[in-house]
Amino acid sequence: MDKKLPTIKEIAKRLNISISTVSRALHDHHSIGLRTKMRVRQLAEELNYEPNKTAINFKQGKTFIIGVILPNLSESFFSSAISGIEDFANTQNYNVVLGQSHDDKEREISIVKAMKNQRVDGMLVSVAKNTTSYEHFAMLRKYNIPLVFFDRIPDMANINYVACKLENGMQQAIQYLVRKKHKHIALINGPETLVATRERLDCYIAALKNSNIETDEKYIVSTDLTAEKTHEAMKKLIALEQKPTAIIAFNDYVALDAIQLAKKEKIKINKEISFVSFANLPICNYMENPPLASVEQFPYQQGQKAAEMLLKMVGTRNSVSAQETVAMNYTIDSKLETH
Amino acid sequence: MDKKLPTIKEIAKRLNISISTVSRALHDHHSIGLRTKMRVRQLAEELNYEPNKTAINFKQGKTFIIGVILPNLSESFFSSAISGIEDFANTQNYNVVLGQSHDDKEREISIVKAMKNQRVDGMLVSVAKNTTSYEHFAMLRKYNIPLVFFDRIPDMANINYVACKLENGMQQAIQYLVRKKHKHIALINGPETLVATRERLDCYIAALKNSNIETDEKYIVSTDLTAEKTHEAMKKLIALEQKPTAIIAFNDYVALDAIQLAKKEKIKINKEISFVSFANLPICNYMENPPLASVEQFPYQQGQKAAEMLLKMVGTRNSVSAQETVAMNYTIDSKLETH
DNA sequence: CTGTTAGCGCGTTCAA
DNA sequence: TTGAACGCGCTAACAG
Repeated sequence: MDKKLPTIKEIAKRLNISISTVSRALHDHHSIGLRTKMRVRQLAEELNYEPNKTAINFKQGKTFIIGVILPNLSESFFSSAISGIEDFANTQNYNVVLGQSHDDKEREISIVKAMKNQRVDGMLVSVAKNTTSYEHFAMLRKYNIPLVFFDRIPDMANINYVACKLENGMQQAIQYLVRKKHKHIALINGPETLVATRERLDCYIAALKNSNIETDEKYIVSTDLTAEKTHEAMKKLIALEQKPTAIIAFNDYVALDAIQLAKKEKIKINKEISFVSFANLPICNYMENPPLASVEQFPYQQGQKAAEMLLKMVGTRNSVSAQETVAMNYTIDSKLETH
Repeated sequence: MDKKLPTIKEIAKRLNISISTVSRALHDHHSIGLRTKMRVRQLAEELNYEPNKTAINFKQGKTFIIGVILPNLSESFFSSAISGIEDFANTQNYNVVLGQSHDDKEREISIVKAMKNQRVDGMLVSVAKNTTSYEHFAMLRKYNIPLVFFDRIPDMANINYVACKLENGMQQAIQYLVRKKHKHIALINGPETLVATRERLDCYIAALKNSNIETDEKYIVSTDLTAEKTHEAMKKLIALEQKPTAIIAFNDYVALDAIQLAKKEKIKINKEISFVSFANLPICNYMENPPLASVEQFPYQQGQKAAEMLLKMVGTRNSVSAQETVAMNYTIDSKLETH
């Protein structure tokens, strides 16, 4: 049975000095004599003293925990993102607790509430794909809990977010395809609730225009990201009299599902129809017929940046400036990477 | 600017009763009059009172945080495992903080120390593949921090762990192959530092014996799990005059790397050489030539069970019984699943 | 049934 | 340069 962990009180008693002296010595306070400072530090070392985190949290009214809510850890995009978040948070002595919404709005709401009650110092969110109202996030303002969105950004005014701008990547993708003589380039887009969906559409249209290709409505289909709906979308495309010769998919999973269906229909992948997508899954290396190229969105960096932004807000949480700050955002440029 | 969050003190003042009465009312203490209880609860509701977690943590000397250390979130096995851990932990109002060792022993050590200083209430660990000494774990006993290992179990005495027994799965795998008339079944095993490696070897030998096949040393090769070494191991196998007709790989990643090399060597996958592996990656669905079958190891369940075991220990941390408890372990049976 | 009190470990006044 | 004392929010032991 081991004794309790040492406290500053313990150290004070042994050294016959006051508790506050010990506290100050450990904090390198300027008004402490070198001699006492050394004595304190040495004893602390010997006893393996470690400040009691819970006491400090309590005293400071902070938990040093940030909550991260994202759809699904099993998507490698998000597991990279959370690595970035944690790596940055740890450098600032913050911990991260995770909540997976599994793309379910109700779950997302209850996670937000639970985290609020946990008194997390801030939250980082990538919204569920079917979340369309945002009161649960708006509520956090009342509690003065800083909030930064990343990647999956809701359509709310006045929010802080980090995202990856698709413009570059999409331009590069279209140019890449055009260089390969493709003229009929389709888009399998995501659910309308996501900002990412509108962004893809806008960039797609802009990029086509840029290459002097006319946009054709029938080459634009969409999926809710389930394999089923993706298959349906794909069927629409291959039913066209003039099939597309290239397809840009909302992300790699959509691309894989689309490819799966195409194969079933005996279409030669990247011969009859070429694929380009977003995200760059590592598994593509192992595939027979991966998309030709993918637009990299730098999840790790997004995570890092989002954590940085959030912790900056946490730091100034109670100052006036925090209240007056306008919404911040940071965007990273995407980039096409061929396989 | 919003006011401070309400406290029980605030409620007490407004109701002109004592703080402890409020506390008890909120905790449904039996000795509180129904009337006061109702009044308290209603006001608490109105004020949106939420107990201050940091104060409770402090008071109880607990953080309600468990630390989870695992090699890599990007392996789907571990992301499933952590989902299981979190789901269980959350039901008990515990939070989870994550540390990725990236299979690096030094990182693992520093994470353990950081978590110890964070005063986590317990730790769940899946050890890094090159960790061969275990002082950093042994140390936790001194601090009375409960520890449960899962999946990647170190070779230490007297530990608590959850693992998946491979016996069944391996038997099923060999039988499956034997039914398909395979006689030359090779094993690409993992690094010797892992208990899992020895277990696979033992089960492999036992299962072969069971099917009246003689073990042949030259069919047993190993890799450190990098693609490179796996390729080397694979080369050894296909250089044999009597090539194996079936290969059991340490896990799916090893299988994929082995398959990759085999393809490069123009070997027809699952024709000339059939593959069976462990883990059951979801991506196998998208592959042209996935392993024929995989031994499922139930990561989610392992995670859940490990969390359950840990929290049981946390609960009895300071009681005598906890000190006397012998090492616990729990094993789940693996199961072969064909693709 | 309810109130009073003490104290968890620490940082931070205010005094000396 | 140091110490004494207080309080953060909550629980629990003790006292009515």
